[in-house]
Amino acid sequence: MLTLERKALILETLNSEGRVVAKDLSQKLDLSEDTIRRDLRELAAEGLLQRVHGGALPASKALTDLPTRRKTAVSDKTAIAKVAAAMVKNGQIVFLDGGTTAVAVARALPLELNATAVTHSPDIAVALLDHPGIEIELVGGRIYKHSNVTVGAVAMEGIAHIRADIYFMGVTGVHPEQGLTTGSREEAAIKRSISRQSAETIVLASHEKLGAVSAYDVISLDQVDGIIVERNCAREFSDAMASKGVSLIKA
Amino acid sequence: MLTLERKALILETLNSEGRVVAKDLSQKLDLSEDTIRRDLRELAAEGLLQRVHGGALPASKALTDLPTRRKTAVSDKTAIAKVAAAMVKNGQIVFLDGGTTAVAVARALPLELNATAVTHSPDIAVALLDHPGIEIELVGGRIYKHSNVTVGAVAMEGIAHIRADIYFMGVTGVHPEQGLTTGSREEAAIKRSISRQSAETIVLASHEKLGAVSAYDVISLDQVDGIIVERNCAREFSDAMASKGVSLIKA
DNA sequence: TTCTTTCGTGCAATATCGTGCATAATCAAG
DNA sequence: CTTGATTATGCACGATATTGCACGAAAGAA
Repeated sequence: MLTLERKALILETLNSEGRVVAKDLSQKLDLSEDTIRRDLRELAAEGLLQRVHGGALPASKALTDLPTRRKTAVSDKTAIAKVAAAMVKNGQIVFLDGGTTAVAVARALPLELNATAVTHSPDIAVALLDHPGIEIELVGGRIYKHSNVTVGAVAMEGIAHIRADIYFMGVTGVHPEQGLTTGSREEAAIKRSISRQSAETIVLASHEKLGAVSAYDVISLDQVDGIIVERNCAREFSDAMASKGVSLIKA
Repeated sequence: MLTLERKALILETLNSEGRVVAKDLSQKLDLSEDTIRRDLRELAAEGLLQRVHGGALPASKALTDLPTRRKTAVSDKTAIAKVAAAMVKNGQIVFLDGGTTAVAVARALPLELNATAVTHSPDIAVALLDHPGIEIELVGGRIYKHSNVTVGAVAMEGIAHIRADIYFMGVTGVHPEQGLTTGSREEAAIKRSISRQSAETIVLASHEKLGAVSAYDVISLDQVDGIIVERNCAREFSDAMASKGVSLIKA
């Protein structure tokens, strides 16, 4: 990767996300943090951004309000996203669900990765657009507006013709007794279908999902191959899941 | 291989990929890196590209001005978009293809309208998300990243099962003699297919498209039912089209 | 406070660059 | 066809740029 290209990417990220973190950039670009820091220092010297401890902020202060709010919502999930992204290997076909956590996974995929991403979420497709090594396959169908994913017979049929290596599933509730649940019948059906077509099913469960139960069953706990939770996951929940034979992956 | 030919190839690669790397070029062309570097130096001396350590970038400035360009481009198209949006009646099925003009149409649809929008562009789907009365149907397939629309066999099949009342088609070139053209073979095929499935085909042509010709034919002028152009459309172009029996709709 | 993370600088290893020069290819005129 | 001139190409080598690591300083968090 060319230096100027990298700097342009940093500025672009800064524009779209409102801030950049040195460590994240070094992971994503597969470079040492020293190099990233050098870039940030040089960009700051040119007045193109404002250096802060840990990363950088836009040079102008005008736009900082909205992006920050949005960023905090997402940043809680970046730890889970990074662990998930690291599970994807070159050449694999990965299915990404809808939802903010899955978008975070999409953004966390290393730039040097070559893989195929299948998704029924337009948001995911857009998030992956400028990833050079990812081929994007979009599943068509009627858009379920509440979650912004495609559902219905057309989506089911589209999924039926795809086999993925790994599926990152987002759900509304993860409960030791009730299993995995979500808030819409159609989404539940889609998720079941995707899971059947995938060699591995990994659940992404940010803290507010733990112990929660929603209206519609998705699949039972013994059908998933892993659940990624935040590091500070409640001990009580962790033990309850362990007693069900489900081991959690802590981010 | 001739030197000039090689330089042309380098510039072409630079245009399509946004960058060139000296080592990659030397491997691809089976020449020493020295020769490539010489070429790059000479092209840089002519101002045709920007030399950087490791390769070269386009002569035009950084990517930072791209978002702004994109934004202004959209705002210029609102006049066309409003006229198009006003053509949609309650209960109709409308096909919107990719491109900034189509996004503008999506945004311009009256809030009280109830209709179904079919699209192969994730951008359009997202733009329509908070429109209460629009049912969104997304056509799946492989994402063609340059335009951010789905293409390929899957998309073609998805389109084959839908009949729309009206199709708003975006193109790269509208020419009195050459007809409608676009820059990618796959997109051209998709557009043809959509047009066949739609009762009416309306072309959205912002000023920079008028008189332009791109690489791939889409459909001939007598297959379209209307072309929406900006109000200040050149008289000369308007007359040339009229002599072909095509009447323009001025926004 | 103490501890952890991040920063900045110096330094060594590697990659890339530019120049000079020798060889090979191309071409025009005889 | 041959010859000489011009150009293109590859190689060598010193110069410069980039990167990662080490270590002490500084900033934040507990």
